[in-house]
Amino acid sequence: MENAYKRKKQPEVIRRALLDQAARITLEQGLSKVTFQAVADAVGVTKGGVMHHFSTKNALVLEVFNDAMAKFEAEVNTAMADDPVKYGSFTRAYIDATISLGEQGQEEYDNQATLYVLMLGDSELRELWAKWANEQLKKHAATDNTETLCMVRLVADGIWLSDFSGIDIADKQSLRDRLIKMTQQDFDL
Amino acid sequence: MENAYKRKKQPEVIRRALLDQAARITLEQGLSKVTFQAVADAVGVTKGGVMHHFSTKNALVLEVFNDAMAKFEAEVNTAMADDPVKYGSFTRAYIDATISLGEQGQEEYDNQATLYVLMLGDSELRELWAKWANEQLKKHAATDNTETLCMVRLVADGIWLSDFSGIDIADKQSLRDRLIKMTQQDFDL
DNA sequence: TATAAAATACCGACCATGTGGTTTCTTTGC
DNA sequence: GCAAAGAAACCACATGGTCGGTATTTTATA
Repeated sequence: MENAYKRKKQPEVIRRALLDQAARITLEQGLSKVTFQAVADAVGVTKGGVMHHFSTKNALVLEVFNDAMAKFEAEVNTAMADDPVKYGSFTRAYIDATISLGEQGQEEYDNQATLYVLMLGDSELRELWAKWANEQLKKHAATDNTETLCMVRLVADGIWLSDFSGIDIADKQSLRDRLIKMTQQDFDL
Repeated sequence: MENAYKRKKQPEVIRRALLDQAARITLEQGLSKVTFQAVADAVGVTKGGVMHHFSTKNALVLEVFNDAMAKFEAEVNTAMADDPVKYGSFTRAYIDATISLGEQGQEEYDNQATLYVLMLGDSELRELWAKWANEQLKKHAATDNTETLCMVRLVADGIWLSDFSGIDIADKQSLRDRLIKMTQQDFDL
C-alpha cells in the first residue's frame, strides 16, 4: 500500500469491492459493524476513499441494499425466463432464489440474507423493501396470486429464516420438491 | 426528575421497566439504538442506574432476549395446555404465538418480533436461539414431527416476516384457518 | 495533436460526538 | 450500621464526518 497515490485508479472496481465487502460484513458481523473504517480496511483503502464513493453511511448501506435487491430481482427474472410454464413461475423462481440447497459453506454471497438482515435492522430499508415486494406481487398477480402460491413463498421465507438462524430442517430437499409440486396448476383441485 | 434520590426504591419495578423499554427501543429503532442513555431516559433513570442492574450492554441485551424467549415459551405452553388434541398441538400453539391477527396498532409488545430482530442482528444470540429452538423441536417431536407440521410452522415464520416488513398478505385470517386445518391428524391422508 | 485546465480518485490528519464503562458519592431500607 | 439502589461526574475510544492535499484521468482548447 506504499505509493497509494500512484496506484492506477479504477473507481468502478473499488466501488464494487466496497459494496461487496460491506455486504459481507453485514452478513458476518451485523449492520453495526459496517463502519467506514472496517469497509476501508477490508478493501485496502482509506476511510477517506470510502467516503469519496459513498458520502454518508446511510448512503453506503442504501446502495448495498439496492444492489442486493437488484441481484435478487435479476435472479428471479432469469429463472422465470427459463420456466416454460407460466402458472406459478414467479413462485418457483422465488423458491430457488431464496432457498440455498448447496451444502458447502457459502456458495457465494447470499443476497437474500443481506437483504433481510439489512431490512430487519433498519426501518427505512424495511419500507423500501415492502414497497418493492408489494410491487413485485402486483406485477406477477396474473400468474401467482392464489393463496397456495402465497403460502409456498411464505414457506420459502420461513426456510430462509431457519437456515440463517441455524435451526435444523429435517429434509430440506424433500420439502423443496413438495413446494415445487404445490406450484403446479392442478394442485388445488 | 428532581428528588431522584428520595424516590422510593423499587428495584424490581425498575428492572422490569428497563427490560421493557429496551425491548421497545429494539423493536422501534433497532438494536444499535439500544444504548444505556436511551434506555435510561425512557425509564426516567440515569445511565448509572441502568448499569447497576445490567453491568454491560451485552448483559442487558442478553436479558432482554432471554426475557422474550421465556415469554414466548410460556405463551406456547399455556396454549398447548388448553388444546385437547395432542397431535399438532405445539404447531397450533406456535401459530397463535407467532401470527398476530389483532388489527389495531400493537395489542402489546411483540415478543416474537423482539426475538427475531435481536437474533438476526447478533450472531451470538442467533446461536442461543438455534439451540433453544432445536431443543423445543426435539421436545415436541412425538406430536409435531411430520413434514407437514414443520411446513406449517415455516409458513407462520414467513407470515411474521411479511407482517413485520409491511408486505401485504391477502387474507391472513383465511390463511391461518387453513394452517390450523393442516395440523389435523388426518390432513396428510 | 500537444497541452493546459478541470474534474476525479484517493489519502491522511483532524474534529465533535456518543458510546460503553469506571468511580465516587448520596440516599434508602433493613 | 451496612448493603443495595441509584445519581453524577468523569474517562478512553470508536465512529461519522470535514477538510485540504496529491496524484491521475478526462476534457477543452489552441
